[in-house]
This record gives sequence, structure tokens and C-alpha cells, in this order.
Amino acid sequence: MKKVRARFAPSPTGNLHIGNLRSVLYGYLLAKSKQGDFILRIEDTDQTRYVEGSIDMMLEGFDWLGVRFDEGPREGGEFSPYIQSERLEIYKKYADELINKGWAYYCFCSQDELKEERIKGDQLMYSGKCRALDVEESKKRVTNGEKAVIRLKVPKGREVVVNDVVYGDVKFDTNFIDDQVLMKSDGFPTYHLAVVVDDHLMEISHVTRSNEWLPSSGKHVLLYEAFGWELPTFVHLSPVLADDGKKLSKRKGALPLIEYKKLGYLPQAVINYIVLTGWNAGDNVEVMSWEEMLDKFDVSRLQKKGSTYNVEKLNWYNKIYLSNLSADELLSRYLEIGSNWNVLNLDKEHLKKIIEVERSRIITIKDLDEMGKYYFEEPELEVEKIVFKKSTKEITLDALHLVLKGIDNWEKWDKPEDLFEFLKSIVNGNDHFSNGDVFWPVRYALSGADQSPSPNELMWVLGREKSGMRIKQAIELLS
RNA sequence: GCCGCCAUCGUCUAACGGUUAGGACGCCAGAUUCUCAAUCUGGUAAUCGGGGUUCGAUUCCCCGUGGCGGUACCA
Repeated sequence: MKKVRARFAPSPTGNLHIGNLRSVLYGYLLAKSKQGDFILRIEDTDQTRYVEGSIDMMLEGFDWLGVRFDEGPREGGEFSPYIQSERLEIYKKYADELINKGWAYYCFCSQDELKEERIKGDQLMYSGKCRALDVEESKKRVTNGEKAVIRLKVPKGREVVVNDVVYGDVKFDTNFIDDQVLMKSDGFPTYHLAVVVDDHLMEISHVTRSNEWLPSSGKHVLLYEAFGWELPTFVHLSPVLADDGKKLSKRKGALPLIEYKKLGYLPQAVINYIVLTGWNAGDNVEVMSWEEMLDKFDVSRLQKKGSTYNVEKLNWYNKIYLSNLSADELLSRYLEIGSNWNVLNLDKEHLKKIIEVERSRIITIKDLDEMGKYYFEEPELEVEKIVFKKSTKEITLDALHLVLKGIDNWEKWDKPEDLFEFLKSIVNGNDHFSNGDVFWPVRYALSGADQSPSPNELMWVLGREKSGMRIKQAIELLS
């Protein structure tokens, strides 16, 4: 069997987002699940749309996600160069070959002429005006400096079949296939020529790409036939959609990939989410490691229809992967993406404790920014909130006094549960206390907030001294 | 206009002719409970429409409808 080689072939016209990512990942999974190669090729044949820095941004995203290319502009490889603008003479050579074989012809029609033709015609295809031009004559005109493009001479009245792994046999009537431009007058190839030539030369076994290419893949099959090359396996991929049913894009609210890092998402969560929309192993398993995906991946289970991007589900995945991380790891990732807490110079052990008690409340790591200012500054209490709604002032004062008294003598402070035990002992030690009579006022005294982690957790984070101080303050306020 | 693709809960999806149409997210309710989370339990909700084929269609075929994509010297 031929070695599996798949590629991701973006044009550097902007940043990568989560929609493109899915196509990348399917190609990557396909290659790596078969011990194959994954190649990055830059398709920069449109000089007018080039966006400075987009390749670097993409690579930054891939590095974060752990997507590794075996060959590419950065990695090199035996099929270098991997940037199409550096391969112009190659395309020229193959375009010439097609001319000589009678599969292509020079076209001297100006763009204005073509536009006019299109407005007039009921069919929007090229008239084929230059088809019949004498080849030698045309070559002479070109050598004399006349502007020309090279078009594919699409054979009329035939059927072309694209055998696609996802979509099955897709048939095209060549009468509806335009004489596609292969070489532009600026000497650059169009996508159609470049992709076929490079996929062949780079020995790509599986052409994975967004299904917006499905309609033009008939042209590509024709090109393979013209060159006499073996067809690769076509794998057209359904897109990720925005809420309005249109393809996700920068304009449709899609974030650059690297933004997910800044927002505090974990790479595994992003990968797991996006791969599992559009593909599944048929076993109802939703949470899968990369290794499991590699193990189970099968292109034949790729979904045909597009899927709508849904942050809620991504968030759910993120929470799951977050829960697998230690407080240590959470902290270092948090500090890595930049933190509001940096300036506070608190020691790491303290921050880790905060993370430990807050972690069930966050969706992304960045949410830690929003958590409890009561860890860092003294709370301002409202007197009427100190008393639990089912309790009385007298009982509350009684409880707070007992807690304050007991706090110095309680020995176990290793984990939040130890302090739960402490508070519970106060409750149990006194007949007329319910949990709320003790827990609520302590929690409020420590946090000054309507909502917060449990009093025992707060005590654990704040420590004996600060906890005692705040409780004392509450007592004074209430008395 | 023409060409192509697609169509199961709100969303992501399973069911390769026979299931009470399954799972997940979300949502709702209950349990837990000192608040908010977390957790656990339960619930809600779908085969686009019409014809065929078949003993039997979510599943196969045809016709509609809808959505998306292509129709560039853009990819």
C-alpha cells in the first residue's frame, strides 16, 4: 500500500479559526492514524490577497494545539519548496505540457471582454472564442509580449466522475464545466492547476479539503487525466457553520484560533469538541483523547452535512478537561495567559488554594480573573446580611463567638474538609444550632458576598489569623 | 438562471429495512444544601412534505420544499 500523505494547504489570507481547524484535524487524523505524513503547503498564488503574518499566526495556533507537520515551509522536506509562489517555473512547465498535448490553449480575451460576455449571455461560461486559435501562432504572440492566460480545453459531451470518500460518486457533465483558467497572465497558476500539480508531485495520497471545492473537483479529475496521473483519494469535508447557517468565517464571529488560548480554553477541549462535531466512532463516546481518536478514526464516518458551531458544548468540554488538571497546572496555565492577579504578588501556595476552591465555578481558565476579590481585600459587610434568613441575631452572635473562640484551638487545617469538621462540631455542640445558623454568618463574615465558596473553604484559603479577624469584625458590627 | 451537495430533538449526533427513534450539550424539575457552583436523579424535545418499492421505511427510488456551495486571470 502506498504511504498515506495528507496535507493542509491554506492560502495566507488571514488567520485560522475553529472552522478551518476541523478540516486540518481530519486531515491530520487521517494521516496519523495510518502512520502517514502530514504536510503544510502554502497556496499563495493570489498576490492581491496576501496578508502579512498570517502564516506565523497559523503556526502559533498549531503549536498551541500540538499539530505537527512532517513537511512544510518551516520543517522543510524532500519536496521543497512548500510555498507555491516559489514554484512558479514548475507550474509553467506543466501548463506548457498541456498546451503541447492539446489539453490547453492560450486565451487572449481581456477581462473586460469576458465581463461583457457574461452580462450578455444566458449561460455564464466562457464562449471558447480562443479555443480554435492556432497553437504556433499563439505561442508567437505570447513571445512577442502579448498578455494571455492558459485555459483548460474541457472535452465536451462527457461525464466526469469524482469518487469522493465522503460524498460518494459525484458526476459532472463536461458541457457545464468551464474552460478553466490554469495560468494567469501574471505568470501565477490558478488554484486548480497548482493544487493538482503539487498534490501529484508531493505524492499526496488523500486530498482533504472543504467541500466548497466539490463542484470544481471535476476539473481536477480532468487535469489528472490530461497529465496521465493516478488520481488521489478525494475527501471533501463539510464546513462548520455560524448560527445563520452560513459557513463560519472571520466576519461571522469566528475567533482566530489563538484567541481560544487567551480566553483560557484548553487545546484538548477545543480539539475534542470540534472533531466530535462532524465525526464520531458510532459508540456514543463523546470525550476522547487524541490517542483514542487516532485509534478510532475512520473517514467513512465523516458527516456530510455542515455543523453549527456551539460554544455551550465547547464550554462543557473545557470544564471536563479542566477538571483533570491539578491546581498546579491550572495555575501555571493561568499565569501563562496573563493574569489579573500577577500584580498582587501573592505566593503560589496561596493562589493554588484559591484555585482549588474556585475551580468548580469556572468555565475557562481566564474566568479566574473574575473570582472573589474577598481573597485579596477586606470585605465590606452589610449588617442585616450577617444573620441567616432562618436565624436570629442572638443565635448568630452566639455562633460567631463560639467559632471565634474555637478557631485558635482547632488543629487540623490541612484541607477544607478539616474546617468543615470544625464548623460542624460547633453546630453539633449546641442543641439550638442548625447548619445555617453557623455556616451562613461565617461564610458571609469571611466573604461579604451573597455568593461564594463554603465558609470552611474560605477559612482554609484565608488562614487562621485572617479568618478570626473577619469573624471578629462581623461580631462587632452586629453587636 | 445553470451546476452540485445536504436534510433525525433548539444544537452536536446514533440507529448501514424491523428500536418504546438511542446518546450528548442546553433547558426544566427534584435530590443534596449555609449561598453560588459542583455532583446525582428524572423530565422536555426530532425523522422537511408528497408519492412510490416493501409484509415493514429515519434508512432505498422519484418529485417537491428548504438550506448551503459553485458558477472569477480568489482560494
